[in-house]
Amino acid sequence: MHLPPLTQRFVLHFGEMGSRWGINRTVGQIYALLYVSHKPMNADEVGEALGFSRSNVSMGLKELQSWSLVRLIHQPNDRREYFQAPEDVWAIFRTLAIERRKREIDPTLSMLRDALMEQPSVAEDIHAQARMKQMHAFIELMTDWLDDMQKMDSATLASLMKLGAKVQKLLEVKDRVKQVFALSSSPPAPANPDTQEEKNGNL
Amino acid sequence: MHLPPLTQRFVLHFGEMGSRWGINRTVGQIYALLYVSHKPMNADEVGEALGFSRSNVSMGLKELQSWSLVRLIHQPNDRREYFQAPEDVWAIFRTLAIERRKREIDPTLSMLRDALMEQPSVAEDIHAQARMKQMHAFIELMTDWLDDMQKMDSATLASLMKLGAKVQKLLEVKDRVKQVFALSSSPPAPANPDTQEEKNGNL
DNA sequence: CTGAATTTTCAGTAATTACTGAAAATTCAG
DNA sequence: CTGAATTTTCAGTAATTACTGAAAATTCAG
Repeated sequence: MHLPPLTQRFVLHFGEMGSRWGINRTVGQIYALLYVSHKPMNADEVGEALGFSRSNVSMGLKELQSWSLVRLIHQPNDRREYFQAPEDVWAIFRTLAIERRKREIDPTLSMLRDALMEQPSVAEDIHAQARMKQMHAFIELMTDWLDDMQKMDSATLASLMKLGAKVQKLLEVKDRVKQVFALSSSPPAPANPDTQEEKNGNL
Repeated sequence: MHLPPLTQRFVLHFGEMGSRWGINRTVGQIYALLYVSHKPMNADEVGEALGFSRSNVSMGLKELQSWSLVRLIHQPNDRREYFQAPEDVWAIFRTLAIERRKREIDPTLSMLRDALMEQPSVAEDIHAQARMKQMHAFIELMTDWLDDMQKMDSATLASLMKLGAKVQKLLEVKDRVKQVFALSSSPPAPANPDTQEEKNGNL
């Protein structure tokens, strides 16, 4: 492996962290290399830079493609396949959220749904089912919310995140406003109907 | 393994998913069993129910304790250690978020911080460092926000999540209100100072 | 303090996962 | 269509991780 010092540190770190993130060393290093690379790389270049066999690189790239974390492109007058990692960190995060959900959450959600439709046959299973119900409700709340967040553009999400815990204040104001309207027998026409379309009973 | 049908399905599923979640089959099954169990269990009961050796159960429980996912308790007149999984799914999620962050995010954040302090020595590293800067900024934004969310109580969080994408509307209203205040030369005294303490320049 | 009950450690082995090199398959310029 | 360039597959092996049983360590009732 002969990489410039900062790149090497980054690559080695991702290799080591790989196991905690559920990918192997090879895949972690390949992704890290492509992430910091200023130009797309082909499999031979990757293998050369990291000291992996050609076949190992091929498998690693295949896995990264299955995660949609690298993109395959072609250079003019070059038959080889080049790979690059998408640049936008927000987009990368979205991709990761979608893929992890598909692999790590959805199967559990569907198992839970199935189990909740059964009729428990013994006392222990009655309690077990109640616990599954709690877990199911929680996961569903989380994933539905994540879906909603995914719909927002990066700038809006960034604003929201920078707002942080202060969003709580906004919630309180909202509830107060709602209460005032509920008390007055004839609420005034809203200035901008856009901000009023929220369905009640949802909070 | 002799478990009631629903419990068995749940336990086997967690065992299989374990590898995707970065834990092994044993640990996944032990946690699942404790999660649905109506009573705390000791190591022998766990091993008996799942067909694992006593030593394997011991290691699995140790790992679950290191994740703070199970709690050790004692029964009166019984020397053996009993284990139970906390009940509140919100609390479980918080625990998981804290632990995963500690293991999977913080080391990367600190590596990035170190790398950003270096002076790149070659052209490639200049670009690599710029990419690391983007990643660092993003991760920091996310973790700071998660910290803020952790401070809120479960009920508030649930409200926020049920609100979903409609929070965007609230943001827009907020910005509009702020603009109005900025335009008027002498803003009226706020009805409730509590909702106005937000520092500007943060959004 | 003693020793039975209980938990943990650890060396050895089983099972799984990662990796390589060679061969097969695919792609595409000519 | 041909064959060189390129990628993928796959059997074999290396490395890692999971698991067991026995022994060591710890705990605590008496």
